[in-house]
Amino acid sequence: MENIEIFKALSNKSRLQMLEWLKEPEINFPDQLQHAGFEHGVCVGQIQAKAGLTQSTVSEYLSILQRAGFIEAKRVGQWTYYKRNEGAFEALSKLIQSNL
Amino acid sequence: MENIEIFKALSNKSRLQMLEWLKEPEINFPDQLQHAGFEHGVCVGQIQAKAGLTQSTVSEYLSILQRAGFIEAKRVGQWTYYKRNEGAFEALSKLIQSNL
DNA sequence: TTGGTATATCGGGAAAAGTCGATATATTTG
DNA sequence: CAAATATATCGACTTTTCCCGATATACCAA
Repeated sequence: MENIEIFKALSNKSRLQMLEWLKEPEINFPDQLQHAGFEHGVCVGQIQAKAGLTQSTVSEYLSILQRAGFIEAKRVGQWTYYKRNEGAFEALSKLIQSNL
Repeated sequence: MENIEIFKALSNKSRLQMLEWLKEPEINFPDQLQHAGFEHGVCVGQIQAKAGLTQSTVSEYLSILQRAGFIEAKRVGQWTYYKRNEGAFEALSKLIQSNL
């Protein structure tokens, strides 16, 4: 089982918070609207500002969440936009019911 | 959110394996039958033998799983029997659907 | 009570994760 | 091309986790 990376990704308060924020981007990242809208997600800088962590830490955390499948990245120009992949949450919920 | 302890508990291969083993005690711990049956669960020694870890490590891991709610302990004489608490898995599955 | 068995707890060394600042890379703009 | 901006990666340090051996505790049996 390599689900371990999934659970590790969820074993951190800041990362859990980012996932929660990304459920409602319009509410949690209002500045993103001026920026580029929400079609592709929210860019790293917005998340960093809200998380109160350094840029490098936020970048790495987003990458951990992405590798675990919870978010998707889309590069547009100099920005990387992240948004939730709801399917991953569904899949995890089912996996816990049937495989754990 | 103090769900973090839950996810940390699941972030270890040996602990995940123990949970899996305890889904089918009769199959995974056949010696337990000679011992005391399966009503109360499986005792630490059986799990240790199968896990290939030291007694202290197994004892601690079981305690971590218990604190996270995934298993229950019952002391009978000099043995402690552990068994799954299926409700915790159900609850986690639902939590992921609605709160994550 | 003495010894034997099962489990829990304690202390520690090694590995992994958390987090930072500095630097590298990519992209846009002048 | 050079400068500016956004993000990613690197190196280091601290904290946490992993896992062990040794010791303590609980219970049982003679």
